[in-house]
Amino acid sequence: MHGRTFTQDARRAQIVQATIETLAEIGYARTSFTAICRQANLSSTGLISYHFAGKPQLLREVARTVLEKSGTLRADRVAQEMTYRGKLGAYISSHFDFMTVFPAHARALSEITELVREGAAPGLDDVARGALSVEGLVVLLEEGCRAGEFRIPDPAVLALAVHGAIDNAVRHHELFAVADPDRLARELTDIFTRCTLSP
Amino acid sequence: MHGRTFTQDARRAQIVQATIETLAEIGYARTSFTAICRQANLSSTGLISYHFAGKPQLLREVARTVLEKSGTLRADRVAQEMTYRGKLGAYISSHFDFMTVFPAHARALSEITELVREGAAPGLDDVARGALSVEGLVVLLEEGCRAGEFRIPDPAVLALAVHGAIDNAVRHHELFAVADPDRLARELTDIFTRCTLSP
Amino acid sequence: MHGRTFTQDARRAQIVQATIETLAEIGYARTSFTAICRQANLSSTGLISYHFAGKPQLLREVARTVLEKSGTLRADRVAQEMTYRGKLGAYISSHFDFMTVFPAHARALSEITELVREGAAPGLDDVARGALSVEGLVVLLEEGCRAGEFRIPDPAVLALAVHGAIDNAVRHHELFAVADPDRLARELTDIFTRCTLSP
Amino acid sequence: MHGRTFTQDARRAQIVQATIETLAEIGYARTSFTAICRQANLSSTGLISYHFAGKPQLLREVARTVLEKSGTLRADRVAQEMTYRGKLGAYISSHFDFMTVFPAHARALSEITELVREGAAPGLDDVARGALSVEGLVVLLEEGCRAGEFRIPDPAVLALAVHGAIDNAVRHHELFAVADPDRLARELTDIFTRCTLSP
DNA sequence: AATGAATGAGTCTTCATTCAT
DNA sequence: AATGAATGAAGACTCATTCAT
Repeated sequence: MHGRTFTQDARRAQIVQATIETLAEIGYARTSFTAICRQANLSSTGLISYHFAGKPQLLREVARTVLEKSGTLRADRVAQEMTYRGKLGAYISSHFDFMTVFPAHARALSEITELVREGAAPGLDDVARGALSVEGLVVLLEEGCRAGEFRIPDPAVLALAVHGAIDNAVRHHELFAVADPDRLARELTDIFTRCTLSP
Repeated sequence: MHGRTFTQDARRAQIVQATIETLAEIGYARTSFTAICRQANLSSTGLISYHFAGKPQLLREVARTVLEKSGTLRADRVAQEMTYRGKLGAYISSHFDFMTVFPAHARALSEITELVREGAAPGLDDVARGALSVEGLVVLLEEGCRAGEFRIPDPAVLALAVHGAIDNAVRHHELFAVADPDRLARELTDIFTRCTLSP
Repeated sequence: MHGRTFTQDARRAQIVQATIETLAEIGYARTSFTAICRQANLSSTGLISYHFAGKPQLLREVARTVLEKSGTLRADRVAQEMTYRGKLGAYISSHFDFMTVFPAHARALSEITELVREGAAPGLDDVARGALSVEGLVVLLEEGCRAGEFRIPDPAVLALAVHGAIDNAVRHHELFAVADPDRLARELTDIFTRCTLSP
Repeated sequence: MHGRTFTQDARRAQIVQATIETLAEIGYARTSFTAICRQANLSSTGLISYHFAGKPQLLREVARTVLEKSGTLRADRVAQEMTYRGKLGAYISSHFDFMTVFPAHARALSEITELVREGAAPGLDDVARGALSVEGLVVLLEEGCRAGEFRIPDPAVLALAVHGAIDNAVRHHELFAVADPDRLARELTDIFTRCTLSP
């Protein structure tokens, strides 16, 4: 399809994984090819340049990988619930799960989100616009409304609020370890469930 | 030796301002002394080193400036309201106002928040930890509870949610210009006001 | 990752050699990476940074190289003599030989000695403290005493004197070319031999 | 004579003094105008440039000052002794006294001696050649011979030896504080007195 | 497919010196 | 006589990228 051999794909995956870990550990500003090599025990930065056309292209792949992983997890969780209130709770808690199960990916996702905002990684826009998007959540809320479970004046704004609240709680949890993730997820769910039912 | 001249203060302010604009425009990772000089039309990066002991110190000053500006605006708005529901609304809308009136400061504040989160800027911790903190908001919510205006199970978590929601909405507005700030502020206020009253 | 290639060793040696020559010609204070590159006909100071972790590490290697070279020469000369008076003479004359055969190394050694004295080169202490030490000479003198060849009140002080005398004579010879090295070596040997025999 | 006012002379002296102290404390390589200003609590490096045509000229003056001070002390001590053996002892001990009484000057003298060797300070040659010279000592030894007190094959070489021995002992004392200066001076005097009497 | 040596632009920072005041 | 702001060259060092092998 893209004309790559099995070996090439494996190497690319290894480099992407190392980049994710490096982003998570030291942040974008210090994530150099050298740092990535150190992380993956690669012997030459030339290897990265050999497999990726440039730093932006590598970051693109990293973004795609991380977003896909988090998206899949979330979709699975949401699909398992039958009610929309249940789906909203699953949507929220899946982020905390992601952070718990794939902490490096979660931190890397934060970094990438920032990069997108800055336009620091040209060519990243299309891939990572998804990272900032709340479209899926909007749809969920709208369907919940149609099903009569929610009553929401403007689903788009609520979606923004929910998503921001989740991100902020996740970050605070990472930084300060204030409470266990489950409790945070439950309380956030409570808060927004209350909103969706009031007149 | 220690006190600063008028001229020095002016130059320092100019450099700080240029740094804020540069951060806003191209993000931290690309904010070099050279970029700052370009922004401020200075002829030599040596000038920055002449006025600031180092990059961390410059960033510290930038953080102080931005945080003070945003904090002052918010405090003023909140103080003008008599009810706690009013204060909550003012708290929320002040962020949108800040973004509207000082867009560069607002974007720079985002950058700095990231830096603090990554620990990438040594010596910034004390100044900018305030950027991540929601303490003021927690106090506001608690007082609102004591005054009988709010009923909130866990003010700390709600504060995290409110703050995250604001940041996310602000960000989206910057990026996608979805709605006018006033409407966003009003709707967010509605959402969280509803939460604070439900049983 | 850790072991060094043949090519690397060659480059490192070339850079070390160029550094020695540069130190000898223009002194430490002016020995910049740029100056070393000029000396070695290298195109970029980045090359030096590529092969050495930093300036202190380069200097360390230079010190090791120079000290080893001078130490080996001296040890060989001293070992060839059977009597302690002969050994003392060999010790003294080996310094003049070193200066004659490896003038750049000899001058560089002076520079490094100074650096150590000033503590200007961090991380050099252990390697180069040997440059200031007269321990070997003290041992030689003590053994000569035990063998009955010398009679010396305080070998440590005499060792300091001998070493200082040598260095000074070497220096003067470099600067003013007062006499041929052999004669200087012979006369110094005479002087100190006389001391070691008086009651 | 040189067309300088009293105030100018005072300032120059202050700067020279501060330079001596700075050289003594941190070595030549780190002795910048900034460092000198810090030492003397001067407010601007411009002041140094105002009073001295350049760094070499400042160093020249420093060298002159230090050499004069050490020379005067030595001459006084030597003149007080009536015998040549006494004069030789005074010559030796005066260096240790200098180090004790004016430690900064003594260390600065070392630095300057190095500079001269490197030719790092253009225009310093004539002044500081005296720092390396042993002419005075040669004369002393020769007169001692003529007076029948000494028997020395080559006074010039012995002078080099004596001077080198002194410098080395002084330096070691500074670094390692091995023995009290008086004892060192006495032992060196013994050593060289013995040389001067043997057949 | 991979290596690793090399490059050169770019990073922050220090420095002696200049100049208007 | 002195100040202090400014300059620009030079400092060590990092980085993504290239290329011969």
